[in-house]
Amino acid sequence: MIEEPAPTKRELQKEERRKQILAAALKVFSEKGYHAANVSDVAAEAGVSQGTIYWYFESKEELARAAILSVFDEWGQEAMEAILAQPTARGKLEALFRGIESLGEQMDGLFMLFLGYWASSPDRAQAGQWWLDLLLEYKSIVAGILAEGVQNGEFRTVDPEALAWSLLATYDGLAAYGMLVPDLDLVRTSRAFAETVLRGLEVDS
Amino acid sequence: MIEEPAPTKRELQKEERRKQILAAALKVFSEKGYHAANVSDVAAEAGVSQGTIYWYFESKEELARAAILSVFDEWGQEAMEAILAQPTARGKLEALFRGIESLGEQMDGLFMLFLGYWASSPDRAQAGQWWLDLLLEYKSIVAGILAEGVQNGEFRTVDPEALAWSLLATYDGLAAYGMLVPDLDLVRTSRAFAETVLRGLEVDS
DNA sequence: CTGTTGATTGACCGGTTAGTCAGTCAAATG
DNA sequence: CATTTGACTGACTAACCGGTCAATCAACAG
Repeated sequence: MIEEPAPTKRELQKEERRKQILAAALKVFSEKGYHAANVSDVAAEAGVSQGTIYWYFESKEELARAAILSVFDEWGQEAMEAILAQPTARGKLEALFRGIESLGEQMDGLFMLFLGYWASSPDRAQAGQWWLDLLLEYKSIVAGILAEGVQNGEFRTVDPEALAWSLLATYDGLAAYGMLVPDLDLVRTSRAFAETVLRGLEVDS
Repeated sequence: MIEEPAPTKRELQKEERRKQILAAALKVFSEKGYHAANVSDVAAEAGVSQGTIYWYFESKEELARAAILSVFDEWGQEAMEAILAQPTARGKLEALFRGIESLGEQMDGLFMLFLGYWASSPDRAQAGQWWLDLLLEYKSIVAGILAEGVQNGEFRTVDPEALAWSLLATYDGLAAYGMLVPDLDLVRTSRAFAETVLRGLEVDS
């Protein structure tokens, strides 16, 4: 019989501590941006010393990456379920738009965190690799929905790949604008956009 | 009779030197990103010493701002002429899309330069002010075209402001993707997007 | 030719910060 | 209880980089 881990007090604390630091990193990085925030700030927010950060994470960069991915992991699950629950391609696309809207609301500085992390990285190609993987995954999902709609006659014939990239770009762009433009109503903007795109996808009557 | 400036050798050289530094800044910042590139790099690229940079520009920040604005100044003129030459709202929108496509091709790292500059600025609201002004200007132009189309019956009734923001966001997002995603065909993507949006704007038949 | 001003240089400074490490403490182990 | 191991600390370091400045040179005026 294989021993099950039987998490000790230490192990429980370790996981908790990790989450605690991750949450602090998310908060501090989002507010100040990747570069302006320093590791000491994160440590202070988490209530640990700076050295402790390096017990849990290799570097500032890894810390930021882990923080970003932790959000997407959670969100991706929920969004995917909502999408798959829809029978039609149109419904799926709408579910996706709503999912992104909700992410945008809680996300706020998250996009900024990534931008700072990526934009000023010495080796952008490498720094962006894991983000690119994430992006490609989402792009495939969107392209899949579009292709499905074209195939079953819900949508007119479009280039699913190209349009998928455009749609993702719109929401990434809006996430940035949301932080830059005061009083920009992201939901209203998203709705107007979604309506026009969905109309543009309708087959000629 | 008012004396005309009669530019001396010095004054000519000064202007030329300024442009030289600006071009170097654009190149270096675009390639490395705002933070990873340092002022010495720009000086080396321009073939002057680091101190000289500070004879022409107050700070690294001002240098970056001037570099970005210099591109938009030039591009904005051309794009605006192409737009105004079109009689219909649809034509104007198409001209705008084409204009952005051409900017995207020469722009490349420009967007990245701004992102780095902005994303890690200590005071983002202030740092982004001039960019916001630029953005608001372009948003007004797009919203104006959309409103015109709605008014004269070319387009169905839409929310011009909201849709204008979305369209700008799409292209900003695509500019970022262009640097991140290998082999992403921006023109093809833009065309697919533009077609769908234009269809979505058509009045119900 | 000479004095003045504009332009340029590059060594230098001060502040910042990611990452390290020797030492400490507490939990687990036997 | 004694010992080992894991977690934690915070002062410290090494490197970096934006910006300064005294010295120097080149252009221009009188």
